[in-house]
Amino acid sequence: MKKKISINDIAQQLGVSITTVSFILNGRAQEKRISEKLVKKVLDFVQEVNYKPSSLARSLRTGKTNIIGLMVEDISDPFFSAIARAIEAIAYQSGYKIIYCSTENATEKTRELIAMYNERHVDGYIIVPPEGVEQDIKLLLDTGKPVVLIDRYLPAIDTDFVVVDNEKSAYDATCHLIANGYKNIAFVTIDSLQPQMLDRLSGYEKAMQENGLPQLVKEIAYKSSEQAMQHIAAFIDRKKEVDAIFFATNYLCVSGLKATAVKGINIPQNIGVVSFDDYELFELYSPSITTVSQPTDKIAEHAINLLMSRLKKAVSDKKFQKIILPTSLIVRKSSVR
Amino acid sequence: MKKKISINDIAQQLGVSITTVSFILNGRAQEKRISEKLVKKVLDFVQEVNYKPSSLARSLRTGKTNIIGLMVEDISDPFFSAIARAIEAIAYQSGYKIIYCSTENATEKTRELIAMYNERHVDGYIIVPPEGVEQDIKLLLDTGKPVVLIDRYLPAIDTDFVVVDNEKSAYDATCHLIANGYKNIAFVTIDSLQPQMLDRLSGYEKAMQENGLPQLVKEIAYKSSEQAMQHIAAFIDRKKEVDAIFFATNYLCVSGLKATAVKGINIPQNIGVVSFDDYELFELYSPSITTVSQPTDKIAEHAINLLMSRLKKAVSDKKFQKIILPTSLIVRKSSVR
DNA sequence: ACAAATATGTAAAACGTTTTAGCAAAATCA
DNA sequence: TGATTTTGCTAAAACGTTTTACATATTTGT
Repeated sequence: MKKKISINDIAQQLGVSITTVSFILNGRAQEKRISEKLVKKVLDFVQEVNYKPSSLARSLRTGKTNIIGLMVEDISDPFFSAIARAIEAIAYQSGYKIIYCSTENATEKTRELIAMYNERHVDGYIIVPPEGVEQDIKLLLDTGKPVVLIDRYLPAIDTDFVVVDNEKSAYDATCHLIANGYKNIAFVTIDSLQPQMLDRLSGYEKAMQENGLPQLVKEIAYKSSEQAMQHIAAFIDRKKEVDAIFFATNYLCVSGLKATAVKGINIPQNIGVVSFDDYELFELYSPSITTVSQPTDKIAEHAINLLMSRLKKAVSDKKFQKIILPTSLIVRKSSVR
Repeated sequence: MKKKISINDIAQQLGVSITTVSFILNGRAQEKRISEKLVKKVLDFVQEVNYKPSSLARSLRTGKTNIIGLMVEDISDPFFSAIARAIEAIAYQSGYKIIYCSTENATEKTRELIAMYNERHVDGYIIVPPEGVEQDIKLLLDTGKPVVLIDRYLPAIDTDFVVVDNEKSAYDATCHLIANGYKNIAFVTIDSLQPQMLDRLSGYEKAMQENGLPQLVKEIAYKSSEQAMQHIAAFIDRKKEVDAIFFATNYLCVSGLKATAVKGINIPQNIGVVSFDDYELFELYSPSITTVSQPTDKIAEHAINLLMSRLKKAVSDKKFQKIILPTSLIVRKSSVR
């Protein structure tokens, strides 16, 4: 078991000072007027013994860890894992590492995780915030840690965020159903007060209202995929008049598809279907499912670039960016008749 | 912007020594015979000012970071993200954090990532290894860092790993197709020499051989989902005699399903289908797809527990564990006629 | 009453960097 | 030639912990 080599060892073996080695390694040799001969000598030696500075010691001294904390609802959800993947790719190119975790959208768990990350001295955060973490995030911002929110924002918190235009997206999707002759369109969502969910709801409401159609909203207390399926099945049974369903999230739609499959309901003849969040399954399902597709790559790109630009400049210009991206409605067979 | 409080501040404000505070905070008060009165005083104060020790400084001193590096092929693949999720859950309970990355199964990228993680002083590694990283992993082991391999192992490396019984799984799946009357069964795999792929291949070969059936193996150089789809479609065109396909991975199967959908091929009448790796899509696809389901939770559980037990005991008993888990064949409609 | 034992605590080194402030020798200038 | 500037380098503090090795006061035993 080899011992790790330190800058001290380098300095000793070369008969120079630690300072000199440090300057050379940090590319400040010219600025510090260190002779080229010595620079080469040190660099060669460092190469030879394959010395790598301890990021721990460096971080302790500089206060920067080059680590970014990523907190999503569930890393195994395709929407979030796609975002995670894209964020990771960009971050690594700039020398940043990612620590991730799944919040399960649980307030307490998230608060603990934020505290943990804070102890770890992550440089910045990208968070999909559940409700009730306002104080914790405010604390981060107060201590100078940049925070970028994604997928949703917290009205009470003034910071950067990148979301999609949920209201317009839902409005457009609902109009699409209406244009295809559906009249009794139900909106199936989760029982959440989060802004992105409320926005989707109002998009639906607005479209229905403008067209003089009756609104029918079903809130599911999402516990498990199985339970959701049963609740949706029961809902379909009770509301015979429903001729289309707009699911507010991809996992609700998956549960919904299971329900319709069990009951032998014909899509799109009996019931038209549209879902929020695209998913490979929706493309291959038979019939293929019309969805509101979110630009995961763009979301990731904006979020990480926003965060990194904050990290570069110590001075925080107070102008926070509120980025609202458009979605695209991918029309497939499930909503066309 | 508040300044972070340090153990020094605590000691000063309370008029005690740093040492004392440290002992109390680390639960060594009794052992170090520090009076209960003082313990309470310190603990209360720490609570009051919400002091959290700097993990950086601690790590620098102790050499432990409580961070585990997780390297998978692609974090957005459902198989790997499921494992990541489970690992994360267990690790967090024991105070370990996860840093993850996607290797894309690329040797060079992986080697760089290992170097990066090493600089970060992660305590241990869970790796899905691509080919050609033997030396790098050996180096880790030599410096006393435990490494657990998952999904596949490296024959040249002696360390813990947890994989599934690929050969038997493939054998059973092939036999299942044979039992359902399929005779010209193709094996569609990627052009890789990794042991898990070779094992799946030999499981297929063994089953075909035992039953006196002709073997037909198609290797796809997987670049993109789109390309794979075209190659599979062309393969189906050329080999009219094929009446069943066994896909060696879930993403190959997805590409395959797209191909059959395009060509209007009837599953399971025209062609029977079985895939390795279960996937939500396979359950909901019509017809539902028979798969070899890997126990992702078990894999994750074994891997992280193995790693953590190595981390506990400084002494490394040289007996590495080679864990081989069984899979379960989930029979659905795509392979039954 | 005095030594020994026990109780309660502390000083200082160490982990491996970065960075400020400055020193000695050589070169330049007047 | 003596003062000044430039060149080339370094000592030491600081980041915030943990831990080893002691120190002092109090209690106990005889």
